[in-house]
Amino acid sequence: MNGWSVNLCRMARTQGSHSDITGPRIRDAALRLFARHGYAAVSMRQIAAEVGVQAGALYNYIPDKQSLLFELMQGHLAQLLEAFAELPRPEGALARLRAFTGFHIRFHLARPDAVFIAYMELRNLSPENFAAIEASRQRYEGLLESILTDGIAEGVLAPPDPKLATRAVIAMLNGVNTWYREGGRLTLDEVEAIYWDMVRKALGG
Amino acid sequence: MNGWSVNLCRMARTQGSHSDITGPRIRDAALRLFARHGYAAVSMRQIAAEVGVQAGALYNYIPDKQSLLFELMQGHLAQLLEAFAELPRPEGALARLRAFTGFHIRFHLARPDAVFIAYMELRNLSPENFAAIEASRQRYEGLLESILTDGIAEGVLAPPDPKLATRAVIAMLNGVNTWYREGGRLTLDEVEAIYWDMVRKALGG
DNA sequence: CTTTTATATGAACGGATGGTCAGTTAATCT
DNA sequence: AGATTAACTGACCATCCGTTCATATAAAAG
Repeated sequence: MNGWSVNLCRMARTQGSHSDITGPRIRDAALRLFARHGYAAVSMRQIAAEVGVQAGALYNYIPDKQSLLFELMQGHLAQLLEAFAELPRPEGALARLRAFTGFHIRFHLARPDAVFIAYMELRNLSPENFAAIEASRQRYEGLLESILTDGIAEGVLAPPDPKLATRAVIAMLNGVNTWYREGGRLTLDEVEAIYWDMVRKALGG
Repeated sequence: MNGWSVNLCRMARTQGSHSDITGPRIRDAALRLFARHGYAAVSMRQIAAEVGVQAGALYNYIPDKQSLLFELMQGHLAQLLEAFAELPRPEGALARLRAFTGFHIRFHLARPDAVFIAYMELRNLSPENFAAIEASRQRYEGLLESILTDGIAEGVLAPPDPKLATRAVIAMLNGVNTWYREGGRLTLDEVEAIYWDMVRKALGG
């Protein structure tokens, strides 16, 4: 039940409802519900109810459930790549690695639902959709890997294996999302510093 | 369709089928299907078909779908803790950390489906079941944490924060499961050596 | 051979599913 | 004011869901 529509009587177009509002609200609701219960476990009717609308109305905004999932994941990865691209690029691989570490932690912590979905619902994507998502993921991984190879060339990093180190760092940083809660033992700055310390040491900086 | 039952005519008890055989086969099929498609997306009829039996027959072996999931996760974690307990306990925290690293990688790589389920289907557990699983997971985490605190006491390890280091190491090692394939670029021994190198350096050993 | 028991079938239960669509209304345009 | 369009409803479709149960049969026990 949203603040605009107080439909006590039957009506088709609810007062003040617009495409610009309902569309994003559908994505928001789906994101939250998919993250909480899983794509397969969430029905279109649940999403519709969250938005305050009947199930049929969803299909004015999305072709089907699968596309909804894909767009959420695609949008998340696009934001991730864009946000990183807009980051200032420090001089020196070590500084860039530090920037990557901090960026990754903060960006992902700010979007726990999207991150969760992007990692857990890969198997619910159609093959073509999966390929598109996987390509974005690998592009992001490539960004870190080239920082590491730069660092090797500069002589400031000496990871045992750049490809594995890339995956290891990303897995390690992703882990933060599973336990960090605001107001916990450590501030975000402290967490960032601790992980940067471990990353730097692990890669022999 | 299994090798024992070639039911061309209607029959109730299929030739040679026994509780000892069907029970584990149900768990095997459920494990594989849950890992591949997700708990919510797999129907009891799909599991039954995989076993070569009708859906109703499953309920001779499990009370319901939820219990099936719980037993799979519970069994996996019990095996994990038991296997680690049976491991020889080397002298010195550094040696124990190395043993833990190798054990974790190998144990998890040998059971990708169970690992996947144990991490991805937590949200499909009832609250009581979730609490039980979470307790086991934390017990395992505690094993690594005490290795780290031992290492600090011995002066051979200096992680920036033992609790975070514990989580970071486990997340990092878990990552191996997402990409390692037998016959790939690296042997298991090489992977183990590379990760051990990164873990040791990250924790300041 | 007869009885018992374990194991399976297959139909049925109420309800939920993703998706479609004709009809209805509110806002907008002319 | 009248026509058009965007937004939504509510009924509906075929299908699937987890689970139950009366029934049937094969194996084991006596």
